[in-house]
This record gives sequence, C-alpha cells and structure tokens, in this order.
Amino acid sequence: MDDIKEKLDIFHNHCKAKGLKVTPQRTEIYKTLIASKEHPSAEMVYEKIRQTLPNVSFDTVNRTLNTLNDMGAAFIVEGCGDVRRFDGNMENHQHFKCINCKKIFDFSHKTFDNISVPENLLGDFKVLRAVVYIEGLCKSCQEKK
Amino acid sequence: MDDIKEKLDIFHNHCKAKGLKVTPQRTEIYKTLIASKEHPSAEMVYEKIRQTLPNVSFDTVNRTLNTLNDMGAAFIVEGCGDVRRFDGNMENHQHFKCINCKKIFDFSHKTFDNISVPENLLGDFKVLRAVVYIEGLCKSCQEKK
DNA sequence: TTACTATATAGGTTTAGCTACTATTTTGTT
DNA sequence: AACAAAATAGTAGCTAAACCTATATAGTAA
Repeated sequence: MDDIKEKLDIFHNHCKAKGLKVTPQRTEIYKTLIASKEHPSAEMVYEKIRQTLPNVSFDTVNRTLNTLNDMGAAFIVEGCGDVRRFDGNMENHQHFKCINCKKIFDFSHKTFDNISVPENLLGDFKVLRAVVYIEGLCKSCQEKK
Repeated sequence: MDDIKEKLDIFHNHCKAKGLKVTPQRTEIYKTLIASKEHPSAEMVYEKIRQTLPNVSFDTVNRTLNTLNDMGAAFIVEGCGDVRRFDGNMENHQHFKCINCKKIFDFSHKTFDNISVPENLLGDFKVLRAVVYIEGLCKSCQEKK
C-alpha cells in the first residue's frame, strides 16, 4: 500500500505550504483518520491513537482534527446534533447517516457529486461546501423494530 | 392569520394520534418555533418563550423540541458542529449556513426539492430526510473581511 | 363533576463535548 | 549547535444538553 505513503507525502507538503509543522502526533492522527472508514469522532481517534502513542492528550487529538479541517486535509461530517465526526476522504462522496445507530455510510451518486448551486445564491454567498445529506434507518436498525 | 390556528389544530391532532398530551407549554413552544424564521436553538426558544410563560424551564423547552423532532412536527437542521438548530417548517426547502455568523438562510431550488435517492440505497435504507446543505459566507460576513 | 392514571413539568444535578490556558518540549531553520 | 516559532501535555473551565425526582396537569372513565 504505497497509497498511504503517497498521501502522507502530500499531507506533509500541504503542512509546509501552510506553515504548519510536521509532528509525529499530527502525522499519526492524519494516518489514523484516513485509515478509518467509520468517520470517527475525536474520542474514537483518541482511543485508537493511544495504541501507538500512549502519551498523547485528548486535547491534541481534538485540536489537530480541527486543524486538519481548517487546512482542508479533512472535514467535519454534516449531521444533526450529536458528536462531531471527521472524514479524511476528500474525494467527492455523500453520506447517509442512521439516526438510530449513528453509523455513517458513504455512497456516491453522479448527480450529487457536482451540485450546481443556484445562481441567485452565488451572487450573495460565497459557497465553501455543498453536500447532499440523507438520514434515516439502516438495514439492521429497521429489522430491530 | 388563520394559518397559524390551522397549524395548531393539525399539531394537536398529531399529538393525540401519537398519544402525547396537549399542554400549554408544548403548544406555546410549537407556536414559537413555527413563528420564528431564524431556525432557533433551544436557548433562543427558551428566551422567547419566557416572555409568555415566565416559569417554563429550559429542560422543558429542550425536551419538547426533541419531542417535536421525534414526532415529525419539526426537525433539527443539519450542519457541521455547533449548537442544534430547529426548524418548524416541514415544507421542502434547503438551507444555507454562514460559518461565520451562524445564520441559516432558507432557499428553494426545484431540482433539490425532490432529490431522487439512489436506488441501491432504497433497498437497504429507509430514507427519512434528504436535503442539500450548503455552507459558506453570507454577504455581510464577506464584506467584514 | 369528580376521581383516577398516565404523562408532563420545574428545578436542580450531572454528564459530555469541546475549548482555553500555561509551562514545557519539539520542529525546522539559521 | 543554537535559536525562534509553533506544537504538545495536562489541567482547568465552559456550554449544551441529558438525567432525576417530586409535584402538577391532561385526558379518561365513572
């Protein structure tokens, strides 16, 4: 998997370009995030990262995740209330969230991948992000009821 | 404005159908929410409602707003982090949120109002809500910078 | 109307998620 | 090797939101 190595290289250059230092913690947090498919919360990343860096503080994890979001290396998944969930996959994709088990599922849909923002909005607003958000019940949660 | 009276009637029937009691607090909170155009947080509803019901508790407001969400008389506005914002307008519409001032603007767009959910999702998920969420900077926040 | 039962409320307590602060350490660069 | 800018650990603080329990109320049935 040189894919990860490549992503880390890009990430390191990205950091330098933004004047951010490349620290082991930052690298490890980023690596954990892109390796995860579950759109983890800060708490979930913290638990995982302690296996490799036992002395890292929760604050560092949370702050770093926000930094990744600010620099555009990751983003906060849109949702309704609940804990912040992060996503390191910057490729165009959509999310379905189960309101019962809170799992987030990725999916891709051509027409959603490039949403054309209404022109009357473009005049007044600077659009930074446009996504389709779908929520409901996943298969196993439907069966439970 | 018999529109409000009509909505209240529907709401009361809706409550009874779900086995929920029609209390003055519940009615007033619902009325406040549908009268508001600003997608208020629980705190904002609480402040407003104290003008008519000075003895209401914050917990009641917050719990009731969640009840409204659960029964389908309102919903929590999707977003990234921040405080929960509620919306009593159940008609199809989309949201634009300014990440600076946190204001939420409604807009309507034909192609968004009836998003066709991918068929492969329909098989596994029960879709309860599908909306387009746009975030960025509103006009006045752009000018400030 | 009155009495009864299930549900809702007020008020206080508690928790969770997140942010702020400061002394110390580390990175990246001269 | 030394220096300055920036990041980290650890603690402490804050705010939103959920929990708990005694009391009050709505809806129902006699």
